[in-house]
Amino acid sequence: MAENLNDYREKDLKILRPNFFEKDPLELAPEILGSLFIIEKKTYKLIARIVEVEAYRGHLDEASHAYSGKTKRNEAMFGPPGHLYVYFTYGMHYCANIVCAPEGTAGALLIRAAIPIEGINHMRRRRQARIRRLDDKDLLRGPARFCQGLGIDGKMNKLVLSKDKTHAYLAKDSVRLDGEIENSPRIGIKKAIHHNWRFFVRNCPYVSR
DNA sequence: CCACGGATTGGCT
DNA sequence: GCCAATCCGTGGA
Repeated sequence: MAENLNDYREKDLKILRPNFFEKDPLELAPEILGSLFIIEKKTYKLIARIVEVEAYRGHLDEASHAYSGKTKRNEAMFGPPGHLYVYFTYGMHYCANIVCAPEGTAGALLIRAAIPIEGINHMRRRRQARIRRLDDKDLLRGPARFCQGLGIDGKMNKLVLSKDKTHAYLAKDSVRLDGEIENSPRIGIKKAIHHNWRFFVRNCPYVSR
């Protein structure tokens, strides 16, 4: 695993603008790994380094929510790139996707795990309200845990990722993961399990299992 | 209208 | 390893 994944240097930050996400999720996935998900609250900042994502596509992907076409629930996936698609599942959990591919084409990356970087105590408070013991490595390990730790819920569906407009955005620092990215089948699905569309940082203990 | 099960998680055996 | 929790979108009658 690359060094320095648990830290970042603010002066190296390069903000990702919405048009950066206008590409196929399979192409975007390895580029997003290692980048920082940042939410600026009024009095503090939450930063998490993404280490695991899954690509979901449109009508060619049986496991995608968009497989059968646009519905009220999944329409964010068909919207402009650089927005969030947040959905509610199992009666209690939210999961967050980064919408990609050109507008009108369904494509998204499910964020499955991240390393807490800044605002860890705020993340811990949100998560620990429900769980007894909690290791740092479990704070954001899993798609619903990621949302819980960062306070992402259905109100953030279709939110545009923009430092100026919404204070929620992605950024890259100097971390590079060349040669440290693996892929595998996606987790928790029953269809299209032959695609290796889960991407994660090799040997990273913050990745889900 | 109703039944089914889900891109999950945490606790218990 | 197993299963309950707990809504709601989706699909079939």
